Amino acid sequence: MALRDARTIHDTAAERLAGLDQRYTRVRRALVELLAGAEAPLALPQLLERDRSLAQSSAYRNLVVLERAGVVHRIVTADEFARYELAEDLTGHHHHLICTTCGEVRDFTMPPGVESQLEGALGRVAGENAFAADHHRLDLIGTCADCAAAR
Amino acid sequence: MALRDARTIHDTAAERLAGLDQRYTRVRRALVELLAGAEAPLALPQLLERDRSLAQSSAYRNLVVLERAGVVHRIVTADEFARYELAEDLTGHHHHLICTTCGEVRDFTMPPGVESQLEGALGRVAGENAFAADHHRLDLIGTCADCAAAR
DNA sequence: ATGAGTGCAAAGGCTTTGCATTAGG
DNA sequence: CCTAATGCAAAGCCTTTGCACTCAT
Repeated sequence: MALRDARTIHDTAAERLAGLDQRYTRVRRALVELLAGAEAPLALPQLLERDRSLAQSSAYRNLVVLERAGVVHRIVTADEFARYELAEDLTGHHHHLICTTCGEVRDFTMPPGVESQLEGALGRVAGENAFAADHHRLDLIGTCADCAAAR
Repeated sequence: MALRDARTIHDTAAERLAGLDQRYTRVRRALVELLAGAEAPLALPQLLERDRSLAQSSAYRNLVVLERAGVVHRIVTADEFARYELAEDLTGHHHHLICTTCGEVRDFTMPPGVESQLEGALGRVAGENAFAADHHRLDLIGTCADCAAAR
């Protein structure tokens, strides 16, 4: 997750929540803590498993709040569960390797040159289509090493 | 959807289904017909609306079959419904503009130079991670012109 | 005290499945 | 004929919501 200083992340989270008149509560802190410590985006069952004190509904509810505050980003794959990670401005821009067999998601980054050329091209595409782009999403879909070995 | 000759698409669909010992039935043909004629990936309600003779369960069931046969591709967005389009080898490689407000999906293509450089970089990333890449997915997430105008 | 936050349980909503009927080869 | 496919209705499953309780300000 390329985590930055933990204090900074919590401070930032608290600030952004405050901007929406939301508190930085125990559950919210726990979620941010888990996501900051994770090596990949986590699905809800994984979150509940890693912190047994979390209630399912509260986790979902607070992930929505954290997403609205721009602290957490929600990833939808073809997998059954949505996955959550810290927002890109907290972790750095990256992309995902998505395994269609086990559903796991892993981060990767592109060489800066390719990335910037990509951004340029996407900017042009957005302009041509009068599309107000918020961000782009680039994923590699396939089979991870573990799943390939397992069959 | 950059559709090719309609006859070719149906023939190809029939062939691929035959390879899995599946028939090319009325419902399956109707689904392929709709997707080939659509200007964008369609969600299930849109399919049912465009062909009132389709039963919901049969549509879902056959989309699964068509996807397994490599005729149809399923797209998952943050939107409530999954969307379906013809497989890329039938329509050509392309990407998606995804509107987070209305959920609509629109196709776009990248300049060949950028696309090929991208492929090269992704190939290298896959190699480094021992990841067997099946395909990549590049989407632009934001607000479409209609939704931007509407607010 | 008083409104936000929490957690349990129940409801929602997209998708899948059971089963009896129909049709294609 | 006989198996695959269809369609209705019901069930599944992830996620959201209702509501009473708790906690922080």
